[in-house]
Amino acid sequence: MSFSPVDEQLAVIKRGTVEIVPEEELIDKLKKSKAENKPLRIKLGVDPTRPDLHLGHSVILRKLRQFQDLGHEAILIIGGFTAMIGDPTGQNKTRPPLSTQEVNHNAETYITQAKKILDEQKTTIVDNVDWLGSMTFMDVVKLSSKLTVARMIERDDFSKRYQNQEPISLHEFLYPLAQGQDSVYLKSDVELGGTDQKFNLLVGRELQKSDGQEPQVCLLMPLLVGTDGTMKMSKSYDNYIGIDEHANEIYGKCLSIPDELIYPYFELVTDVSTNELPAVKTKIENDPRNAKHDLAFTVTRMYHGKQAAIDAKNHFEQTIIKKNIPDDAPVIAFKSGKPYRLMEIILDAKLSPSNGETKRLMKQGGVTLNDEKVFDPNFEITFTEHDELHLKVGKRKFARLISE
RNA sequence: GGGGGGAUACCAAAGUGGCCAAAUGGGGCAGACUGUAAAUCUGUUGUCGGAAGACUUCGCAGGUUCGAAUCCUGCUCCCCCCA
Repeated sequence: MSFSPVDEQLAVIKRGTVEIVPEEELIDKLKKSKAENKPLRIKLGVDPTRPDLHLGHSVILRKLRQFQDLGHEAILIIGGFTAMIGDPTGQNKTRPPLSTQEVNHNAETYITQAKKILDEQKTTIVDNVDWLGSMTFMDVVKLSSKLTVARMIERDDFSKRYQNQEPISLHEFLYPLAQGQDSVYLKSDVELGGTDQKFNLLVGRELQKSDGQEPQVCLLMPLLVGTDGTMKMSKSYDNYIGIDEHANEIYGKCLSIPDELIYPYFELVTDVSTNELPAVKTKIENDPRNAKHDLAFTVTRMYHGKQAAIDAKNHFEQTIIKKNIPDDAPVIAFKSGKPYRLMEIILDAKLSPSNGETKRLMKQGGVTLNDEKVFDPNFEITFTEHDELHLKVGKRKFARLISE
């Protein structure tokens, strides 16, 4: 395999990247790699704590994929061991440690999903239980002598928690050491991480240096802002777009992001080529509505294929813009000639979690039957034969009521 | 080991015997509007009930009282200070 010129590689690598520490070392490594025709070892460590991958995770996985496409070696570490410690980064709480079974199960689902982004053939997957798990207490003591307490508590997440009188468990200090040890073991050339991972990645450099290795370059990617437009994408903030979600959901959720996020999303989570990005930028300025639809289409296509993306687009236009009932709305059958209470129908069909909620929705005009708003909680329907009524509850819940 | 502080709904945070299903903010949801599930504005936000009302909820378990998120006892968990 022959590598692309260094400056071309660098352009791809720098797409969306926040910081490369230090950039000169990366250039040197790339030059050497090309000269010796030897791929760089790119490390990405993930903790299988939450098995559902979303676009936030995809940012870094895509970066790893880009390295693969450039001919480098991708090493995906499933942090079986570190998951049991729990990364304290950005946390305001100690993470609950996971059991081995949970970790194994999560790891499996994680890998399945990650393969949607990575080049499966070229990915080396390892589990750090294999080397961290066999370390002795003495090994750990020696390792921990390499970092000072002052160094640890100056970290934002720890100092904040400390100031807010929230607990910090001692084992959380060990996390960066464990992660750094991974780099030593794997002799990584580059480690990928989110900006919040800077500290952890730098520890890797230090440990490699003290082991006599050439230290890794740290490549930091931005944290993807979630659909709410303020916080980083995370399942716990419920502002995420999962890569396993239904095409309609992905499409719709992409449209719900604030306009400022359209470009960052294109840059960070789509496969739109780097030299097309300037054109995308222009389109966003001139026609944000359609640019956002392009984004939604592209992301949906990436995970579900072109046809599903076309369908999702149609679905969106039908249901949200034209407010029509979608074709795939659930169909519920009733007997004709007998009265049914609408509120019960809604509850049975799980279109609303409780009658209280249904009443609230009705009061606010959120329940419509054949485009007529229903305000009366006692509303009853008596079907005639071969009747079909279109029920809409809230913005996005539909049912087709038919009678026999 | 000693001393002090704290635990309230999805989250943050008021409330210190009845007016508390519990202020306020965030989030969520809905309506209007629109270029979209953007933005903005408005409304809404325990369960059951058509309603009146009933029931469950303020860390856990008991108790006092006509009546407790609020008082008492025990327990669990957390934080700080001193050693």
